[in-house]
Amino acid sequence: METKTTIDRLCDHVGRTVTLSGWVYNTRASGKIAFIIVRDGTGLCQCVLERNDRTADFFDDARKLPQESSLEVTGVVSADERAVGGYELKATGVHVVQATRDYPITPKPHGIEFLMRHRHLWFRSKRQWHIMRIRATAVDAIRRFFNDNGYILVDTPIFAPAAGEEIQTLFKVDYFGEPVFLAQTGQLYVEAACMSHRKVYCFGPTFRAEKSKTRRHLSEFWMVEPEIAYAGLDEVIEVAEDFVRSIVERVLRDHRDELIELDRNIESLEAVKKPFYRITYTEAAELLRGPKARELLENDLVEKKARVAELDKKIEELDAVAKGGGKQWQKDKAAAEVIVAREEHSELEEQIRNIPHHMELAANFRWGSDLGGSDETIISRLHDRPVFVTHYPKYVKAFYMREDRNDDRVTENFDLLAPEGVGEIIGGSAREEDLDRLLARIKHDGLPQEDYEWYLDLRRYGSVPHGGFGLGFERTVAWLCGLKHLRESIAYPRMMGKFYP
RNA sequence: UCCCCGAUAGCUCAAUUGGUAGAGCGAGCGGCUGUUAACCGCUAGGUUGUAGGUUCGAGUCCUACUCGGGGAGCCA
Repeated sequence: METKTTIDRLCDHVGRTVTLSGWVYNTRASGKIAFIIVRDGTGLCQCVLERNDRTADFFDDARKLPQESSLEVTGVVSADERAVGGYELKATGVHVVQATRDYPITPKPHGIEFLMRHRHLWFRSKRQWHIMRIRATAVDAIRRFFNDNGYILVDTPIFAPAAGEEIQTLFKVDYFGEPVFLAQTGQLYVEAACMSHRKVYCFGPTFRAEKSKTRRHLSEFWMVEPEIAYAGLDEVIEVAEDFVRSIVERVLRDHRDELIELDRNIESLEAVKKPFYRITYTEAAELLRGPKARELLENDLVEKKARVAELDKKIEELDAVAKGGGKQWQKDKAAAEVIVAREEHSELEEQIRNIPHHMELAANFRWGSDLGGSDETIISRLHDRPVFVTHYPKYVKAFYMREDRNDDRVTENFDLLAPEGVGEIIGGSAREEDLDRLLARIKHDGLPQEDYEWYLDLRRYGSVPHGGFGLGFERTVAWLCGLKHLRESIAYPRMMGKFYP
């Protein structure tokens, strides 16, 4: 009696006959034996076909099945160390659902433009499959953290009448003839909701029309934003700390194998323990101007130049192999390695060009300006755990942040910088609860007060201290997975000028 | 908005620096009973991003444009 099952459950069926349904991931055929690696959404399994009387009716067709053909395979499960995943299926029957032709993504290297154009197929590949699973777990960890700690989910609107952050980066949409904007944040709306439920959060997509074409930017990204009534800055920071730690712990617990497959350095994730570092903006400014930052960048320059020299040599050697008289597969492999080495090479050269500029920016950092991307990278790299940077100058931050009552030049806010140079993943603050101060700030920033009347009502009717933060979800996934680029952290990335597929 | 790099077969890349456009993968056919990006042989596959220019001759040099990649600024 055959049983339908999935690859992740094969361990329960050793010695029995089962049927798997999936897609051809790769094949290797010999004259009388064929190996079909089947992918079924839960894992990979090697199916072994031997040519004999009982397999004669499907063997010839099955052994030639192209990549990504869909099929059902029936066979006997056995444990085998040689097979991917540790189990294999000795096939006794193959039913082809669809024989595919010309699947574009091959097991060989592809360029990023091509892969992005085939994103709908690309995420069938192993690496993308691992990332998406980690992302799904991170979503669950986020919801669980808040749901288990007394927070109420409040979904905030995507059509928003006014700016939450920067007016220049809003997507404008025609809403029955009226201009509205796609939400950049749910923050103002969760502030209102926390006065009803005390502890709330929202988690959904946000939109920013930033003209940025870098690895750290998406024009559509997900953000999770908790908001807590009667909470001060320290309390909010502690929530952020527990929250981030809970996500990291969960991913480490459930996805150690995937992280290893992704070449993620596990130790640096394991080091994400309480307490995270806390420094003020003013201390950060001193750090940037100080000898440690300078030393870090100078060492960087030396190390990167040394690495470039190393790569020059390596490329030359590999090139000689690739063009030499060796075996074809050796030449192939060398040629592929040359491509990788050249990519690293040109990336390093760009970085080397930028280092002097970054040094200058850091050394000449003036109190009162916002931390730039390179500044954040320096600060995060000078620490081995995430760093909270608090108390920024108030006029570089949003109007709703609470003025520090002990120092009116700064706000009670914080950014969380993830380690390993990833940079900012959280921005948060205590919110200004005083109506007059908030009005003064809206006026100072030249914002249209009439758009914010509903928000000002929160300061008119039972205003209390409160605060919260927003975590950029894709940046967090990229950090967890060790991705260089945000585009791999979301199924269908939306970037400046790019919205296909 | 600015700076750097790139565009050659379906894909990833070569082309001795201005002299007959090649290889691997993928596809098709054949061979091989334990393969791990399998391997071996054969076949098909090209208006070298677009438009001009220089030249006896341009994939290669020049100009403009288009598209892509990376970065700066700005940001989560």
